[in-house]
Amino acid sequence: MPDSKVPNVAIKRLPVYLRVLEDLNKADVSVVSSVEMARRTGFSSEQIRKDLAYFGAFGTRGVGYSTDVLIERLRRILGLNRQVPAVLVGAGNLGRALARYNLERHADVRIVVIFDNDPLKIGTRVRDLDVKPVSDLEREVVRRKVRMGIIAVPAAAAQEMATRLVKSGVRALLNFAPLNLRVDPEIYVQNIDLSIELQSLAYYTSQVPGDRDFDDR
Amino acid sequence: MPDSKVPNVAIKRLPVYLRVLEDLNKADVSVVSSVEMARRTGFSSEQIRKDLAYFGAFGTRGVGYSTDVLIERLRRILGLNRQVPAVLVGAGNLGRALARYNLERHADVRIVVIFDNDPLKIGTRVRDLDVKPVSDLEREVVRRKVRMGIIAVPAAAAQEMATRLVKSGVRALLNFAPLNLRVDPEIYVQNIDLSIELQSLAYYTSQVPGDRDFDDR
DNA sequence: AATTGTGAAACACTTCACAGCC
DNA sequence: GGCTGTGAAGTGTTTCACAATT
Repeated sequence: MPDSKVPNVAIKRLPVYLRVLEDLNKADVSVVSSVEMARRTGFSSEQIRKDLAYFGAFGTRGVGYSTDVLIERLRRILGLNRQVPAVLVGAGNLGRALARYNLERHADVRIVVIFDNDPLKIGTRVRDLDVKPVSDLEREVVRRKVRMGIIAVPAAAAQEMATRLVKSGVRALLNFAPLNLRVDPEIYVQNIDLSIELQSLAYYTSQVPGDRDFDDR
Repeated sequence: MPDSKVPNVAIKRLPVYLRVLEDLNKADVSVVSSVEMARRTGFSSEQIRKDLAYFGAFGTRGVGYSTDVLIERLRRILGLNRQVPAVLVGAGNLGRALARYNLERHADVRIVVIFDNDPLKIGTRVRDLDVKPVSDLEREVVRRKVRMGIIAVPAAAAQEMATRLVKSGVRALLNFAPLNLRVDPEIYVQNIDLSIELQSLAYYTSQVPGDRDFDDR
């Protein structure tokens, strides 16, 4: 279960701010206003100011925010000031794509081991990462002090993997399997379910410009 | 831009209900209560009843919901009563994984063409789908009356692809590229940004059980 | 003059609680 | 007696509007 008074949705916006700030920084922009950040992120400037203000007063009135300072603060708030290790369970199509994607960017959150239970996959590599047997899960998670797990296994195996990850010390899960994981409420679970995304998108494609309501027909 | 008075978040829950109902139906359960659906989805029973009630009175007081009836209704509400075609732009690691995943399940939303601009990828196949050149995008989208697009190209190419999809008649986008797409506000855009998910997850792994607040230190 | 930081107001969404119906 | 459907209350989140600051 998350935190005190910072809206959960605000936390999800912080990495967006961080990305924009890093782009600005690369372009040698050293100060930015909330209005300019709003233009680049699509969020309102008030929302951006409020989100940042939950954590302190990082800006200068009449001036704006120092990109350097704000990057530093956001990194610290998100826990990205040190590199964050994560484990990936599942080396199928999706798992391998996720691993490659993550390793391509010199990411602050980094997958450090991949597990699978398919003997054909164990011992293979994705980029320079070994695919290890699931039986090594507990040992590796504990040894590497991993607190983040990514689940990309079929639904039938996902609950067991979640339980084992949590038992080994993982505190946050990114779950791609299409089911409702049951874990201690203190554990943060973010689900990404591609079928659900596509199916809910279908609703919006069927809504015609001149909106007719759905009641019971 | 979505609809009138149905909360946007409610639409995202409908496919979850649909999945649970289909599981029940396969197990020959013909009637289900909102409490049982709550148990299986993790949403509250009141929320489920309210979500369904936005669209009509589908249940029977004292009894529950007929799984058959509710499946039929949800399919119709979501626009899944006919098969929904989608196009995928980007045949990289992620794009191919998405396509395979989608094609594996006999999905109601189905990717019907893949586009890429890499000559090495054009002409290859993912399962039984051709990868076509992006220059064919407009023609194919119009010809097949596609209203849903999935963007899995690098950020630098994503805006152009979005603009071209929308110009060709696409009304909803699932965007995996890490940027804020600018499209007509009538178009529904769902972003899935893996880096952002991982970075916001990091926040929760750094929150220790005995919660200390972040203020300005 | 410009821009932040923030209470107050508005809006959105969820939960409560119970009447209505089977 | 059990379960839906729904106004009303409660909670969460966003927007407004402006004082404070440079």
